[in-house]
Amino acid sequence: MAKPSKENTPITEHLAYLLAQANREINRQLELRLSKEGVPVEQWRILKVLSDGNGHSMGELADAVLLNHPTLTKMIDRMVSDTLVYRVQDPNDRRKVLMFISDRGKVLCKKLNSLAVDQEEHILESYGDKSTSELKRLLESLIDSSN
Amino acid sequence: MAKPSKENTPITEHLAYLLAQANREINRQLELRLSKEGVPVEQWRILKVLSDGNGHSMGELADAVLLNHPTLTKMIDRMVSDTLVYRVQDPNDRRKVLMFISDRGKVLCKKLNSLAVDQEEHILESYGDKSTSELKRLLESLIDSSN
DNA sequence: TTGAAAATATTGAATATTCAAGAATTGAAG
DNA sequence: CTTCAATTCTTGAATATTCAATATTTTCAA
Repeated sequence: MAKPSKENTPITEHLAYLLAQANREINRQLELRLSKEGVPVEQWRILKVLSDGNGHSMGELADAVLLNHPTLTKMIDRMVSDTLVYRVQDPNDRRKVLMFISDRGKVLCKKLNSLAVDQEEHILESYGDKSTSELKRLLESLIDSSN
Repeated sequence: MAKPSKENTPITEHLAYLLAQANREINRQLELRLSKEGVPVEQWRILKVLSDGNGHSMGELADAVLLNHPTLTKMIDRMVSDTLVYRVQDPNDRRKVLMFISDRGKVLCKKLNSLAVDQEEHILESYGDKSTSELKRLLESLIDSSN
């Protein structure tokens, strides 16, 4: 009798794969909506984090928007060119740069938020209220347990 | 009284964000393990899919391993150089290329599988058996409902 | 049968990301 | 104080990904 080994389980049953697949699909849908405003998902995240009006350092921001440090720097360069955000050197620690959202950024962020909400509603409809909140809960707890 | 609008919900409560965050974290952990063999996660996926011994067309494979078509082509080029896989033209439809895993690929795949299983066990320990299977179930159903 | 449209895979140029190194500032130990 | 390590951000080169175009083969309608 063969040892019942986990090594042969199909890839579609691995948690890492299911997460990647679900993320890819949901992200693709969101991307599609946001493309109406010509903005990549990551820029929406940045605007949303900055829309509390406070200054956020690059390091803080990189964590929050799930981007590597150098990637964020270059994306921020573009957003500064588009006058969506601006840099201010942190007076308390001059190694740091504080990012702020501009008025133009705020206007854009509002539009993007409503596109993103559209998507969430669409998911709620096809996937169900209960499943959605349960899934969110489980994801949060997975993230917590991974730190 | 202000309209209770969803537009202001913090990004950390969006399903798309939670999925991205969880995926990033779990993927990072898996990447770390697989790096012991110097293999990116996508190559493990490819080997795993091919390890049924059957030929898989590039299109089929691209879907299965969550890669765009041109990206897959170039990754397969590398894996062919490393003699992990090989191409055969499909005799029944000469537009297609069938991919097969080599013996060397099989040996590597076994090692990678065990590294991946390590990770799943580690998740099971810290996150719990019940949560894990419930999360998998919900992810599968989300993916289903998105098609 | 022929010719146009669809399907499949690859290529090359443009773009984006990453890795490793660098510059500037702060912290802290001696 | 001064110097050396740590922190923060950016840069440049190397690498990887993507988009649009191409080549090949098949399908199917006329």
